[in-house]
Parts: sequence; structure tokens; C-alpha cells
Amino acid sequence: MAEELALPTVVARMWGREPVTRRGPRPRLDLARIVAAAIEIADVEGLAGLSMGSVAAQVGVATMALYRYVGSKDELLVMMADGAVPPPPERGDLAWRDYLAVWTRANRDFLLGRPWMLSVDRLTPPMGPRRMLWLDRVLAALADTALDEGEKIRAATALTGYALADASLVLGMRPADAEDGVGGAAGYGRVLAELLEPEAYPALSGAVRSGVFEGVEGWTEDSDFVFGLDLLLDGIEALNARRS
Amino acid sequence: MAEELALPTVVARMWGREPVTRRGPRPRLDLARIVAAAIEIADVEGLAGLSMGSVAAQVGVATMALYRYVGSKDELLVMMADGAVPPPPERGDLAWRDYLAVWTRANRDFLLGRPWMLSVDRLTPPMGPRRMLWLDRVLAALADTALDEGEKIRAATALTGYALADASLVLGMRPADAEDGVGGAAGYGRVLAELLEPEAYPALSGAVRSGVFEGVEGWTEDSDFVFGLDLLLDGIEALNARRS
DNA sequence: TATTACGCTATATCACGTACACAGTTATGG
DNA sequence: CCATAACTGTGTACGTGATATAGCGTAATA
Repeated sequence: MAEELALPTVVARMWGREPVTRRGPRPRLDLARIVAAAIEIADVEGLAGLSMGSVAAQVGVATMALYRYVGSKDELLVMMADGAVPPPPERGDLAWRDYLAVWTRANRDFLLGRPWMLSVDRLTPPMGPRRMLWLDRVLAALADTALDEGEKIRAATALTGYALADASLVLGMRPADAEDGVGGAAGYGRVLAELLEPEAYPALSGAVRSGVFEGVEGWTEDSDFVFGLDLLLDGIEALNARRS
Repeated sequence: MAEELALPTVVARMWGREPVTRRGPRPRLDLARIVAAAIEIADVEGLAGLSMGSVAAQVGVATMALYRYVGSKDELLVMMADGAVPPPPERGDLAWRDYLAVWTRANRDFLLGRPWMLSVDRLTPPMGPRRMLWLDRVLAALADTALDEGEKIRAATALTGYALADASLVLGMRPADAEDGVGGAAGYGRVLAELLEPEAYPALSGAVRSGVFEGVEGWTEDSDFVFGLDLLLDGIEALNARRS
């Protein structure tokens, strides 16, 4: 508290800790506007369409003007990754376990709507105010358990990781543009059937032959999500029982 | 089997399903050499140092020669992401649960050694021969359980996802170059303490104050990993019990 | 009011991915 | 045995994008 520990520039900016300067022309922009514009572009065109030029155009300034607000494109990406995070779901009167489920699903869902976040996120630990709010809210729910502080953090981490991994998976399955039936789980299964030599991949080709990847009783995005989520929640619940 | 289902080019190449042509000069390169060179560069300099030019230089040809073997840099990345995967651990006489633990840790560990994989991987479902081998091996271990085929796949997916998420987290914590004590969990805790307003983040600032992020009894990379892994394995074990 | 820090623009550079056209090479069919 | 077609590797050229630098105007401070 005393020393104003030197923060990385990005982090400082993300939390609005910029030194307040009064001199020269009044800024025509502010960080939030820039970040919002960048997010909008990424939402529409993906990260591929995101360039310093396109962002600048969107807010109506010359490209180089942005550099008065962000140190580099990478910094901008980091700020986008926090800025695009919605507020966490309300607790309401949900039991801790139910809230964890809701929370994790919401976490996954906003990633599904913003695929580009997956390509950015990985790079930094959660340091932005919005991400932190999510963390805060799970911890609050976990306060109703008997886990110790370390365990709570780790449980939260595991859930966050799961949301991330599941979103990756779902998105990875999707695209392929259905060009030739390579998209989706069924398409995936078909590709596997084509490629796998049963001698080299006995267990996997067995699974493929069993038809797991096909239609109804097999794979749906959601059943997949719930399955893993329940594994984790069951694990947490068991731990809680042990601790009580 | 009949129709030679049209595979995406990358996938075909990854599995050596290129049409065999005999005409013109004998190729001086082969895909494997190129991919290996690219991996070596990524290992040493990271993805930043990886350019078509640098890869070409490494194998001793002109840049454009590479395009006889790969359709684009992105394709190359996809092949690297499979090519860099080591063989999965041997089962030995491990019980299924123990093997799952070993497998997941090995999975995470090779990601730690190859951070660049995390920035590539996400983009595609596991379609390469090496990744498939990993999948095959967990499934084989899970054959000793009472889970049905769908559950086995999903369990494997959850474990893979966990390895991925944990590796991301660990790597995200690491760098920061210890410039000012922002690296590592302790540094992270210090940053949080600096930034969080207790009113806005009550649970989280409570955790920070409790010292979870500091030193010994708090956070170590490994305890973190084991914690989440056990959640999942416990969950799988419980499910197995229910199914038996 | 003079000064000076600062916002924004325009221009310039440099690194990369990749299209294209050419030159040398080897199997194939007459 | 030769002409040709199907290839492989090379060099050059272009477009895009990130970012350094310098200049011009503006507004707070002395």
C-alpha cells in the first residue's frame, strides 16, 4: 500500500491507474472506447480482421493515435480479453453447488460467443477487473463449504479451466464449414473411421465402431459439458464432506 | 471405405495420404523434415521466431519451396501441433486410475515444455496420428472400468482439457520475467492486494489477505495440479462404482 | 504571455505471407 | 530415343500490418 508497487503497464491501464495529466489538448479518445471498438471488430470479423488500422478507423482517428493509449497491439489484446467479459451470474438463493454449475456454464457460454477470446486468454493470468469479479463470485459461493482458502481457489481454477477447455472443444468441432461432413461429432467420427488402422489404435477404433460419435445416444455438446462438470462438482462435494 | 471421403488437406498430409506421384525431380525435402525444423525453431524462439523464411533457412531451401509441401503457414502450424506430441506413457501394470494420473500429468508436462503448442492447439480438434495415440491409450485404460463408450470419451476429454488448462495457468503465471516480483503466485498475490478494493471484491480480497498466494502452505504448481486431477479422478471413480 | 508537455497526423521502415513466372528435371508415350 | 507433360526449387514482387519518428497545433503552468 505504501509503495505503489510497480505494476505492468497493461494491468495499470486496465484498472484505470493511469497518472492523471493535465496539459496539452484534451484527449479525444479514451481507453474504453478503443477497447470496445476492438472487441466489436473481433466479434464480427474475428482476430484476423483486427488490425491497429481497423480499430483506428472504427473510432475515427489515425492509426498511430492509438499508441497514445495502448503500448502495443498485444496490450490491446490483453485488455480486450478482460473487457469482453460480461458480469458473472447473480447468486440469487442458489445453493453453492448449483451456483457453481450456473457459473461454469455461463463462463463457457460467453467464450462460445467470442471465440477469439480463446486465442488471447491463454497468454495471461486473470488480472483484469472483470475476470476478477467472476473469481470473487465463485469464491463467495464456496464460502458456504468447508474448503480452506487454498482449496477454494484451486476449485475455482479447475472450474474456469474446464469452461475454457470445453469451449475450445466445442468450437474446434464446429467450423470446418460442413464442407464435406467433417464438422461436428459425426463428421469427426467419419474422419476417424477413415484414418484409423485398428492395429495401431485398437481402443479408439473400437469406440468409433461402437458409434459413439454418431447421432442421438452419442455425442451432443451439452451432455459432454455436463458430464465433465459433474465430475468436478462431485469431486468438490466429496471433498467438502470430508472437510466437514 | 468405399468412397475415400474427402479429407481436409492438412489432415490427409498429416497421415501421409498424399497421392504418390512419380514425375519431375525427386523432392529434396519431405514434410517430416519441414515440420521437425519448424518445431525446433518454435522450441527455441517461440512462435514469434517462426516464419516461413526461418523454417526454409533451417532446412536449407528457398522460402517458397515450402509451399510445395504445405498449403500455408496455418497448415504447418496444425501439423506442428501434432508432430510435437511425444508418445503417450506406457501402461505397464498400472491400475486404470493410476495410469490416468500418469497420463494426464505427462500430457500437461509436454505442454509445459512447448508453450507454443497452447497457442496453436486450440484451433483444431485432435486429428493427428500422435494425438490420437494418446486418446487411444486412455481409452484402453478406461476399458477396465464399467463406463460406456460415450462416458469413456468424455472422461478422456475432460482429462485432456484439464491438462491443457493447467498448463496454460502455470505458464501464464511464470513469465513476467520477475521484473518486479509480478511473476509466480506470490507476485500475483501482491498485485491483487494492490488492486482490489475490498468492497467490490470481498471474497477475493479475503482470500488474498489470508495469504493463500504466499509461500509454503499456499500455492505450488504441483499441488494445484494434483488437486484438480483428483477431483476428476474421484469423479470418474464414483461413476465407475455407480456403473458396476 | 512564453513555455512546455502532450494529442494527433503523416510518412517511413521493416518483417512476413504468399502469388507468379521461370528454369531445371525426370517419367512417359510415341 | 526424343518430345512432352508433370513436377520441384528459385527469385522477384506485392500487399498488409506493426510500429518508429518527426512535425504541427493546443492548452495548462510559470
